[in-house]
Order: sequence, then C-alpha cells, then structure tokens
Amino acid sequence: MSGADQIDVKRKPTPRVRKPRADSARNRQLLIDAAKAAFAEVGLNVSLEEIARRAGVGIGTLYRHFPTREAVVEAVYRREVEQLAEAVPQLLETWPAGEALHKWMHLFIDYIATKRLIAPSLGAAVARKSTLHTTSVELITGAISTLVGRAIASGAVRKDIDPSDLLRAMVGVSYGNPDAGWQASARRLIDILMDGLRRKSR
Amino acid sequence: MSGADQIDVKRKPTPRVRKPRADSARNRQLLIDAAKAAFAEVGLNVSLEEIARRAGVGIGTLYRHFPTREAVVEAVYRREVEQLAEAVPQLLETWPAGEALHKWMHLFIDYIATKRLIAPSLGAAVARKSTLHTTSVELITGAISTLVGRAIASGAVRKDIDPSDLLRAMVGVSYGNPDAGWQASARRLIDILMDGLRRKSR
DNA sequence: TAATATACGGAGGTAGCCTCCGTTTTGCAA
DNA sequence: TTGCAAAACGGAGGCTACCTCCGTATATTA
Repeated sequence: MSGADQIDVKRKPTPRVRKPRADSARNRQLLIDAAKAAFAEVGLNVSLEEIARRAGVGIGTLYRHFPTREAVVEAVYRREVEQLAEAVPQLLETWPAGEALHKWMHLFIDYIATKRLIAPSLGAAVARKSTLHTTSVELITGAISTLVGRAIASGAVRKDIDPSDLLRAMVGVSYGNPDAGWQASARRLIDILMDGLRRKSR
Repeated sequence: MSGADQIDVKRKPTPRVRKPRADSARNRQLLIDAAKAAFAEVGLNVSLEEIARRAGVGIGTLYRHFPTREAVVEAVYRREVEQLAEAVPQLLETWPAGEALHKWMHLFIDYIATKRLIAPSLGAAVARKSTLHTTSVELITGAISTLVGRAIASGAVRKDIDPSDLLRAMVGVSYGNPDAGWQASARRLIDILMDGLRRKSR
C-alpha cells in the first residue's frame, strides 16, 4: 500500500471528513419512494430489481443502501411507525392509562389497515431478534411498553403483562386474511384481550 | 336430471376405472417423509428440489403430487392437525364447555411447540382464503368452532365470538420469535384472552 | 482545477421455481 | 401371458430473482 501512511499527519478519530454526497441521499429517497409505490401496487414480493428500476437506479445502488429486503421495508414504514410511537404521549395526556392503552391498540389496527404490508414484516422482524439498531420494532415496543407500564401503575390492568407479548398478539391479530372483515375481527379481538387484561389477577 | 341415465349401460359416474398406481402412492409417501425431515433439519425454506432429492424422486414428481410448496407443508402436518381436531370430543366429554375450550387452546400451543413450523404456514393459509378442499385449516376451524359453540351455549363465554377470529389470534400468539420464552408468553396470552372471553357482554 | 473519496451501474454467477415432454412403469383385458 | 394404453416418472431447460464485484463516473475538498 502507500508508504505515506507512516507520516499520518491527520488521523481523524471521527472520520466524518466529508459531508455525505448529494446523489447518495437523493437516490436513497428515490428508492424509498419507489419501494413504497411498488409494495402498494405489486405486493410485498416485488423483486428488488423492479424497485431499483422504478427508482431509476442500478440494482447495485439499491443493495448499497439497503443490504436486505427487510431493510427496504423497514425504511419504507419507519415513518408510519414513528407516528404510532408519537401518538403515545398525547394519548397519555388525554386519557386514563387503561384507556390510553386500549385506544392505542386500536390505532395500531388502523395503521396496519392502511399499510397492510407492515404486518408480515413486523412479524418477521419480531421473529428473528432483529438488528442492534433502532428498528421500527423497537419504536413500537417502546410505545407499548410505556402504555402498559402506565396502565399497570394506575391499576387499570393486571400486573403480569409483558408488553412484547401483547405486541406479538396484536401482530398476530392483524396478521391474516385480507378479507373485508379482517379489521372488524381484529378490533373484536383487541377488545376481548383488553377485557382480559382488566381482570386484575384471577 | 339423471333421467337419461337409464340407457347408458355402463356410464361410470365415478371414473374410478383403474386403481391408483402403486408407485404413485409410494412416491407420495416418500415425499412426505422426506419433506418432514427436511423441514425439521433445514427449515421451512428448503428448496423443493432438495426435498425431491431426499425422497429419491424427480422434481417433476414432486410437483405432480404437490402443485405448490404449501401443499407439501399441508401434507406433512395434516396428521398433527388431525390429532388436534380429534381431541375435541374427548375434551368436551370430560370438561365443562368453557374449560374444554381453554384447555384446547393450550393444547394448540403444545402442538405448535413441537412442530414450530406449522405456524407460519397455517398463518399463510388463513391469509389466502385457501383451497376448496378440506385443508388442515378447515379441520382446525371445525374444532375450534365446536368448542366455541358449546362454550357459548353453556353460557361460559360471551356470545360475540367468531371462532375464526380466535384461531387467528392463536396463530398470531404463537407466531413469532423462537426465543426460549415464546411458549410461556403464548400461554399467558391465551389465559388473558380466555379471561376476556369469559366476560359475558360488557 | 486536480485529487480522491464516494457512489454508481449492471454484467454475471448462483439458485430456486416450475413446465414440458420423451421415456418408463403399471394395471387391465384378452 | 401378453399387449397396450393410461398413468406416472424424471430431469433438462427456460425463467426470474438474488446478490456480488469492480470498472467507471461524480461530488467534495483543497
């Protein structure tokens, strides 16, 4: 390699030497937009190649930005998930803790409803203990944990609830057939679950 | 509409002219065995080609017997599912209807536990309104419907329960991370759900 | 403007899916 | 038995998607 290394005048501990390239950022955005559209139109199984094509970039570029298919989905739905998480404080201000939890669970269904596709990948992400980074899953987990914690503290629900259990149930409840009725069904289950939660101990 | 049939000396309404070929039946069995082993060892994503190889048959043969990957899984787990369905009458004899339902739900978890792989494909099958034939899903649906019906009739649980809702919840509850704790988590949720079910109306 | 870190693109190797059709096997009738 | 047609087999091959690799292009910085 280059012998000049020995001098090493300016070693940067933070290699944040340059600012990120503009084209990179732009392409990333193009990819996310294209992916969103493609997922909606074609389904969760669109080939990554098609997404790249729609975005007008090469497949290599897609892979550089998102090493896995999951990463693409993650990027697409992060925003929605953030909104779900952001709803928590407001709910807690406005309602008693038990109600806040309940309402949030319904909100969850609404979101899943609009972006149906999120469920499978959320499920998958819950399945593998996903990455170390802050994934959408963690955002959600945080949200529901807060709500459950409050609800328990206020005595509105039983104490032996593991928030991630609950998340899993909700994913499960909204995972399933694309019938017209699925949403109603999910709501019914949420309500039943909530009734179960309210039984203090048993 | 069968008035003309009288002439018709030997019309076979059942074209069961020949008995099914022996090699066909044998290969089918070989395939199912191979698939079972392969799923267990490699995972649900084994290539169908590998399954055929293990069974010692050509890929074409596999496809002739099972047109889709789902069909393979279906065949493999039908037996387990049948056992689940068969447990119903006995449970109903031995326990009050509410308890029977509750116990069966736990049994479900047990089964899923031993054959973890069934969950994803059950989920998938519930998702697409699967085939017209009697699938495993329908067996399960029948089982849970019976239990729920009895439980409702006996007044043990609320009336507004859709059995397939419940099935979906159970699949969801057992769908998810392969952690050691998943099973306990699933059981907790089942119990909570059951508590919810017991609230008559609200 | 030159130098260089950064990003791009897409060809190409790999693998799984599924179909199609020539060959083989099996059941049945004579 | 034997002959033959129906039934089943096998696997080559076409297709599509995945993902990597590296020569080329471009944005930044000095």
